[in-house]
Amino acid sequence: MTEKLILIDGNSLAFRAFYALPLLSNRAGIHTNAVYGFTLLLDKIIKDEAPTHFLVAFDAGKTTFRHSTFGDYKGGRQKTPPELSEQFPLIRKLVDAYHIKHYELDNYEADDIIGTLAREATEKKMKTIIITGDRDLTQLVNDSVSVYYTKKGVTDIDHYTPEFVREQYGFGPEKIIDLKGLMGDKSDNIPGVPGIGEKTAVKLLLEYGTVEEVISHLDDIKGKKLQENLTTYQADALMSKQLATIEVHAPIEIHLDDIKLSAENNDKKIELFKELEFKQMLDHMETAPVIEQKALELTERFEEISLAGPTSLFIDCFKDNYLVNEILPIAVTDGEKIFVTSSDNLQDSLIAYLEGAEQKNVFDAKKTAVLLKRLDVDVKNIRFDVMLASYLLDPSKTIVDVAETAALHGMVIPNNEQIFGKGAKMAIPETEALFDYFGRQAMTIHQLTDVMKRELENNEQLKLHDELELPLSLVLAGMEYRGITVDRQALIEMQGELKTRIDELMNRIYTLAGHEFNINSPKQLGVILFEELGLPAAKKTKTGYSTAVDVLEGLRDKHEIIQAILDYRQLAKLQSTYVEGLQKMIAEDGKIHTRFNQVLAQTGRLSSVEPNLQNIPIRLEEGRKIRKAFTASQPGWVIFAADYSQIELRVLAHITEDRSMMEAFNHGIDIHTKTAMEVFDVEKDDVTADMRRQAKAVNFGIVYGISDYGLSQSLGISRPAAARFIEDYLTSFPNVKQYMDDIILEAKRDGYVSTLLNRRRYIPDINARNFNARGFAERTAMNTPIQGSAADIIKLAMVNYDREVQKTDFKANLLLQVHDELIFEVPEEEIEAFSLFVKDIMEHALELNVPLLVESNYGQSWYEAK
DNA sequence: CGCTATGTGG
DNA sequence: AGCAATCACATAGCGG
Repeated sequence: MTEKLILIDGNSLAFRAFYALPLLSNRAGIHTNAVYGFTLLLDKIIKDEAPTHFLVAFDAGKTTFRHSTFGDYKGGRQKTPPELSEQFPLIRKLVDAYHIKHYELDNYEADDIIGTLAREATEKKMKTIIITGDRDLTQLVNDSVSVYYTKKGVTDIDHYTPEFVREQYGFGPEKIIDLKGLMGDKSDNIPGVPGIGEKTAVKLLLEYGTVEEVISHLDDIKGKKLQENLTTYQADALMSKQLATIEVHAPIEIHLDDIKLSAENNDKKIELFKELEFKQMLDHMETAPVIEQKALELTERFEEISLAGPTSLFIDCFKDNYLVNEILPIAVTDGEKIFVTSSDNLQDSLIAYLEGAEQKNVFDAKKTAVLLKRLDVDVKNIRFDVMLASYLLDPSKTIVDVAETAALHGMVIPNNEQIFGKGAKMAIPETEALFDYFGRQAMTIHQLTDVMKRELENNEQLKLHDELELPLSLVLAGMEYRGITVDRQALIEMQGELKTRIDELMNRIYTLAGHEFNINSPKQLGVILFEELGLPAAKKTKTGYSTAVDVLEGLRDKHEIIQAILDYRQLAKLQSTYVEGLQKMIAEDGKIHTRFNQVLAQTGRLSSVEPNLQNIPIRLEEGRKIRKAFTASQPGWVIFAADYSQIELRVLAHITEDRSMMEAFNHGIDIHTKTAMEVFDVEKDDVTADMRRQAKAVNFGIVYGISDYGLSQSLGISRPAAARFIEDYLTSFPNVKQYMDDIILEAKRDGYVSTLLNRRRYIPDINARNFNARGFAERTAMNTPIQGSAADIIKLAMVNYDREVQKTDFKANLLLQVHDELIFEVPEEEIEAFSLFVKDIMEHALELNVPLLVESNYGQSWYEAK
């Protein structure tokens, strides 16, 4: 392994961390923000750089050898605030807890310790990274030493390499001391030469090379004042250079061999984090114990696998789409031995196991169930899904593969990309490597299961896994596998009609523009509109003019071409994304099989891919017609859609117990009208259509967590006006205001917010100094319990539906979920009973303080089910 | 292949 | 002062 040394300037980074974070303190009243920032930094460095050697250097005391050269060295510095001073012992304790050495030396600064060790490392050609907040250390940069400077905050970092320095100044790092000699350094009270700043100093050094050379060419210097100053202050320049020079032969008593990092336990860290009340750090630590990897013991005889206890199962396919792609082997383990077999011609004993009562752990139950269905196996008794567990523990951890999830627990195993390659070069490896890989996957799942189950238990999320997400994944597997019938002929007809209209619009646009161009290129369109036609450009994007809808709408009256472009855009979108796009997705069975991603959306919602069937047009009639192509799979059956009415706002009413909001739902009053009544303080009959429209937009904002800016955009009003709206809203619904305040405090206290069924979302930015980041975090904290609880409820309804429908004679099939609605296909003769059945299940999935209301419709196609 | 701009839904 | 502004997915354009 290549060795890598990290040297940290402890004092400088403590200052940085202190000023970068708000003043936090623990219950004992000790301030902790600098310690916290330091922790974030250490974690980041260890994760990003994987060092083998590590030292944190501190300044020893007030005076150093530099003070004997210049008594006023570092004079005029502000006193360290006591809130920071009290944190230094804790920072040393923190460094100890990470099992990292720290060091200080009387009469020397941290810089000199760092310089000396960097020199030792350079001599051994050891790669070295110095991390600091002060620019002083740039002089130490060379081919094996880089200096990282923290920019804003603690973990935003600039990398200084020799090339980088040369790019900045035109000369290498060795001349930084000359630079300081001439220009001085305000923060260290190094005088330099009066009248010389960075610009002049760089110019002089580019010409003469060093301070000494500049002094020996005083007569050649152009500029009278400059020459005069250099002559008068030449001694100061030389002294300043000396002061700025870092000592690389300090008499340190700690050397490279003493600062090796070794794998140690986390006990001291946990203890300290408890004392400091770093809850989020603790969460991450305690939920992420390191797991030792088990050896691979592959067997060719399934009989050797013990089926008495829990087993783990891994099956996968080549590439993402498990509904169609080639199925790869299956691996089963009991935690000791591993059996791997090709998935064609499964032996009877294996099938019996898969369909039997044996308890199985998996990574991605949905994919597992679908792949096995394709092999004609009806898998039973999956009891744990490591992938779902990972998502529930922390939805922000992107789920890639088993390896990535295992890495969260310190296990390093080959990942998908290493085995299969990526992009066009993807390939299935030869059998032995493939079997080994599958064996490792199964064993890793087995090892992760115990740990992650305990983590879920600690979070009180085991029920959420066992009774909601895991059963749901099997319901979704059924939906994906079944698919929804799509009438290709209907799409072809639309395609022809659209083509004619698009061609007409295209020609009209060319005529109005005076020549042909690519209307689909925002770049070309921008040139036409804002240069050739001279229309006023309202908004810019990073790359040029914005031609987005809201911009074009503002120009509608300015030129005929605008309406034509808007119409063209609308139809072109329908044509390419839906009419043509959907046709490409129709499988041989005449159906579209979307896949639902159950572990992506941070709120707990599902998403849908290849194709996305959760964004089929509905708002505009033109687009809505696409839905005519979605039909039932057999004659005499219909499409039946059941949707929750205002589920998010009902959840909000439930959580806040706001009187007037609950009253609206309890008495069936239209919620937007009710909102308008409260916000505008008018009687029901005095609510105008426009007042209701505005109230609706505010409710929309509440549900989706948009900002005042977002609301101002959707209402076409000014931002202050939008902010006032939100304020009025919160005054009208005091409990909502109370909830919003409370949930932000909760996020600050716990580091996360929760839904009704204990789904979690961590809100790391809730204490951010950056206004935007914090604002966004706050809206996330407010919005996630609302949207997430709504997601919980419909998921619960799906699981309950699936369980209950099996006890009935209904032949209906659940086809799709679109966030607040479920789409079924149902034999016409059972519609009436089925409708009541579904309504009952959905409305009583969870009992709230307000009733849940489900509305439903049915018809020949999804279009008619409105 | 990856980024940008755009637009669809809830 | 200026930044950025709900999220997930898909398409087309465009440059490397």
